[in-house]
Amino acid sequence: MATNTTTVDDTNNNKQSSFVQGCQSSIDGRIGENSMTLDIAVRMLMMQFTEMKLMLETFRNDFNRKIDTIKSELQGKVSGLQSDITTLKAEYEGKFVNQDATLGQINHRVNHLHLNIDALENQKELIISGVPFASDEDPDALFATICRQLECSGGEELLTSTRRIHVNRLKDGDVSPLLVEFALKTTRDRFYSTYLRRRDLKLRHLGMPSDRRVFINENLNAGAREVKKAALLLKKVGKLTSVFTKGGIVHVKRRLNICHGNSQSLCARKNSKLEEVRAVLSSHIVDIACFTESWLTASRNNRSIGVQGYSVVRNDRVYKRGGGIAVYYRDTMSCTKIFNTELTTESADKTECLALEFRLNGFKVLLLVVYNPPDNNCASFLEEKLTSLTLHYESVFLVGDFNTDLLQASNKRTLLLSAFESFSLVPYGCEPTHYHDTGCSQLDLLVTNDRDKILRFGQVDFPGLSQHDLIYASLDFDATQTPTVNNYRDYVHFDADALKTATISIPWRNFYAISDPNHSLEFFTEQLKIVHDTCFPLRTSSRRNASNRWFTGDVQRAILERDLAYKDWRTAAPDVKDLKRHTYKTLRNRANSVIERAKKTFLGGHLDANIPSKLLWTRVKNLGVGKDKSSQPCDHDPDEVN
DNA sequence: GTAGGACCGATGTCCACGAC
DNA sequence: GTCGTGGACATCGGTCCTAC
Repeated sequence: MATNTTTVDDTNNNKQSSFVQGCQSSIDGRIGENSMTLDIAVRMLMMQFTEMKLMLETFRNDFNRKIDTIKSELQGKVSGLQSDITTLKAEYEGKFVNQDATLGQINHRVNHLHLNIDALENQKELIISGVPFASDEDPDALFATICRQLECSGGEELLTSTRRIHVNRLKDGDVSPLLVEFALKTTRDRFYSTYLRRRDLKLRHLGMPSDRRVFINENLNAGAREVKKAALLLKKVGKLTSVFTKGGIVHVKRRLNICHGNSQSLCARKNSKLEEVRAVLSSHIVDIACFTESWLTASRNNRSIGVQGYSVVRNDRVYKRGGGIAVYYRDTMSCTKIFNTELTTESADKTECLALEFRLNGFKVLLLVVYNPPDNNCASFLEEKLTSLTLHYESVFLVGDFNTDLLQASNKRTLLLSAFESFSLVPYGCEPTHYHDTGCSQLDLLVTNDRDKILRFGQVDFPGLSQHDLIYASLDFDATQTPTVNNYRDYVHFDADALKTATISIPWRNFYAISDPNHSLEFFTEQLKIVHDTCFPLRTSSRRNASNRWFTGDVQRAILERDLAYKDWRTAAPDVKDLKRHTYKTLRNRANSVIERAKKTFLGGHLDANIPSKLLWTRVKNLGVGKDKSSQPCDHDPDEVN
């Protein structure tokens, strides 16, 4: 098929053929006209070819130059496009995250409203469980009997109906719940609170030959039922102390969990140790985590050692390296620092102590975190401090590394136990807490004067932290926490036009028409409040845990292998102890290098120089680098602002 | 005495900046 | 645009220090 397309080669060939044809005709003409010799003709031809060669080379160079120019232009355009794509990707990544968050909030509100509506529908009902079905039963009479047993006013006044929920498939003896519908919510509440006060309703009270209990509960909606079911499972495994419902909402109570570990430098291995601590705190229910030998210095601010959801209070050693105490506690808890040892050159190598007051269930509880350096006797220090501090507290707890082996008789041990005894303090546990290649010792202690409050005590190895075991205890204090919700108004992203329109829409004519200045002020503030609420609505943000994206599967596997090897070493028979220790150390070093590599890989991508600078700096700030905004003092006088 | 971690100095690399 | 310079920073190896 004929085409109009002319390629570079075609053009080249055409030029060459016309040029050769021209030369040929010229030579033929000259031979014919002037009878020139063959020699001259050949020489002329050579000259013509040389010229042609030069022209071809020039042409080739031009051609290559053009190709290079086009190539570099294309490369520039491709780089520009790549950069645009990266920017767009980063921009939309942020937008999608925002949209997801907004959508999540809306879903949450819708679900919440849905549950509230359900709860409203059920608020006049109660469920009676544990009563066997009888084909000839009269549910209303049954309820009247229950009312009499609970010494409530006549059932007839209270309810509108009583019925079995699953009546169709029931046969005699089946235990099926009864649904009681009351006329008024207040009457239901009165009946229910009477039941809760007694809680001793049995089948025998209803004229049945059994001592099995009869339970009365609120009629929950499907969502609340699921929540209650899950909560009861947690109660069964000991993670919750009680589960109850009030107004259709499931409430739970949980014990307070506290732990202590000797960290031997909390930020060692370029913060990898701290990351392991963070991972443990986020995956376990720990309310107060105490660490001795934190080795922290003033160069580390609280933000760089922070853990999501926790506040930290610390007592760094300043006169030399080592030592130090750091306590992480849930930021929903109320904590006051009562005392801390001044770690100066004068107090070098003396006992370090941090005393904190927690308000738990209305009680003031004293927690003393102690680090006693080796070769120091802390008994006299503790006696002095406990004398001045314990008077104001009913419950006192001491945790820490006392560097006094309770498993080995010594003068130091006798003095320490004597000091404890004089304050009715009892140390918990009898297992070694520190393992080394030549043996083990019980150095880390939990001591209290309120034994009844300790529901559970134990210890667990934590090779990622140190060769000290982590000791922990569940205390009989309610540590139930409400989810942290932050309310805020967005004064940065707002619709300026809407603000202008809303301000203009204020009926200023009415304002000027008011003669009383007090009424004018009231009108003015009221209108401003409306504009404020409309243009800067109150938003809610739930805090989310920042995911630790370098904590990959490989890292977790390496840590798991290390931990298993550590357990192996600890429980190994004497003849293979050295071998097991060597294996553990190899796996420990491997875990460290895997962590380091994973961090490098993650941070390499996370802080790529090609990402937009705004996103880059946000990520840098999220890593805890830079000034802590919250700690910056406000120079403005509040009166002046008002 | 040993293990583990901090500290310190030497060295190399990268990058911003200015001169040409 | 290229080159030189200086500062900041990372890395490495040795040493010191602390805890046990």
